[in-house]
Amino acid sequence: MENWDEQTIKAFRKDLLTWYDQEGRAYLPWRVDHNPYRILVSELMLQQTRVDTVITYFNRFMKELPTVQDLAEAPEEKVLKLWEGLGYYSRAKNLHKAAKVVAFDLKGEWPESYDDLLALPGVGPYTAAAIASIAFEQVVPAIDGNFFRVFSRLLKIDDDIAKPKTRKVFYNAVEPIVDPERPGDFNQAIMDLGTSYMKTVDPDTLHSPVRKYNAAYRDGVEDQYPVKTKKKKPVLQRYQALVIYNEKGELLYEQRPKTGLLAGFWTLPLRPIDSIEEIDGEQLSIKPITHVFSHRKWEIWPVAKAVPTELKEGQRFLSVEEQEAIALPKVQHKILDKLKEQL
DNA sequence: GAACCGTGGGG
DNA sequence: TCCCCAAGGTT
Repeated sequence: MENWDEQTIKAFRKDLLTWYDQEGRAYLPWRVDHNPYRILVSELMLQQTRVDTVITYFNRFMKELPTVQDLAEAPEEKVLKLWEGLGYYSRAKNLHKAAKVVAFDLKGEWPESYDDLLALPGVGPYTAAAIASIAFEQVVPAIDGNFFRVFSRLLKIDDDIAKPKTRKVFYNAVEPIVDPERPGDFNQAIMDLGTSYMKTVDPDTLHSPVRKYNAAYRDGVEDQYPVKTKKKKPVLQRYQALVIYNEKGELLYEQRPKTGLLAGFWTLPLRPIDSIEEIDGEQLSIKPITHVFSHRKWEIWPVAKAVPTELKEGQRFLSVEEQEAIALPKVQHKILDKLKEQL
């Protein structure tokens, strides 16, 4: 691991921020000001999600719920509808809870320190540091995937970034490097660097504004950084989806459990099967609907069934209007698309 | 500390 | 088709 002296650190900050001022993504909608509410919403949306995807959601969200008070007072269903399709829906629920804490418990007074921000629901070490530095100029490194990648290469840090304890290694290494004058810009500059010259695949280090600080590039081992163990591949799960219409043409839905995958969302009733031979009813499709989550892969066979004599707990018929009014997970939209296709 | 939690894009 | 990934947090 490299160890920079004070002179190198100062030169690095200057080169980084000079580049950031000229070529950073100042146009991103959450960078127009340092409003902590806008920063909070953007950071929650950006967790494990690409910038290009988030921009549209962010602008719509801000138009509908411009202030933390608006969000705190909004019904959860509205928040989820604005989040529909973004995934990791606990983020939306936590964002809603955090807004209530700030607007009601704290009476609109924002927590400004890293530790106080960390106490908000959905706000972990990275997000707390991002908000503290960007909105409140607190001098803390916002260590996300970009930060890991950039500094693993610059400093040749060999620790596995998939391991939780590695965060401390990086924190100790980079804490002295964060610019005390412009901590928020420093962190955002690292992110911009990490998605441009120092991106994961096919980086362009030769033209990077901080090439001369890049120890991995210097030693010709840049492709070995960051060190990161691979994720396990999703496990296949087969279901049959019960397609049941009532006399009004409404479709039977079932609410998922309050915890776990797609918690609380409505989908067609899904029944686990071990093989397609177990399908019980009129098969509506020759090919299954497949949907991949981060750790599971669903294979779904739609099956027509008769109208039940009475509804079970957690079941109800939904009209088309009702289906469009509530947030549905992507996999349910895929099922609906397939059903339309069959007609 | 490992497993869980969504989705879409690109090679 | 499959694999990897992308501004992580919670349990």
